[in-house]
Amino acid sequence: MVEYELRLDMIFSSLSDPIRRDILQRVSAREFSVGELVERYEVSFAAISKHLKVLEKAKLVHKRKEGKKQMVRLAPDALRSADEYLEQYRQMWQGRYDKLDMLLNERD
Amino acid sequence: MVEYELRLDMIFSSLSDPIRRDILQRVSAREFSVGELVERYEVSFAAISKHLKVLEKAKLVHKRKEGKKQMVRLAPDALRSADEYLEQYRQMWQGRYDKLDMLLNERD
DNA sequence: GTAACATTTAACCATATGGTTGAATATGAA
DNA sequence: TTCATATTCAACCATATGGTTAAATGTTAC
Repeated sequence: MVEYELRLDMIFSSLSDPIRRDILQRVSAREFSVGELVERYEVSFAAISKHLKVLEKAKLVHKRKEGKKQMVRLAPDALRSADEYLEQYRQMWQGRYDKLDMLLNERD
Repeated sequence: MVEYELRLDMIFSSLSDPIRRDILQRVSAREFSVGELVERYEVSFAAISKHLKVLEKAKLVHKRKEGKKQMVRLAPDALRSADEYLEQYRQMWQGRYDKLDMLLNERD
């Protein structure tokens, strides 16, 4: 359970940075090499390499060697834990709409 | 759009701390005074006060004065933006199951 | 007004984070 | 082997974070 908590720490902390969120979005569409990603931001190669290490540690992305390149893609279970965490709160703001639906349907 | 990004930064960063997640859980059930929350953790009053400021800035909780106490509750739209952010990825891991469903149903 | 309670603010500390540059490593090409 | 390419690692820097204690600020009760 502590491990699950740690995992959530890492996932949410990963998501708190705009560059990392942007990387996730890109690699969710297709594989990118580290260099390809670097081109898209105005920070150094090393900075992106660090961001990728953070994402990897949180298991949000996976890296695969291909020759001298490293290909990055969204990890299979990426973001699922975060979503499951939010699940518990989802009904809190959806509940309101359900009640509204009920009220509207009462007219029938 | 930059503002939305900043908001996400703050929300996810808020969620990356276990104490703050725990506070959210508590105040989602009912209102708590700051002091009541402090009792539940082994850190100082000031530390909890800081955590609450972080949560307030991210608009995840709301504080209301009641005499000399400050009552804390989950903010109305709390966590909704985070959930909407994850929405875009949800189909990526749900899609797989939909496809599996289709395959299974093809036997009919 | 003074005391007691509830909370915040200030000053400080250690560690983490996000960035840099430059050297080191690994792979493929010549 | 040597060169070029792709990436990481190391050292460093500034700022942020999460914690502390102690003083300051409301707010109610006497």
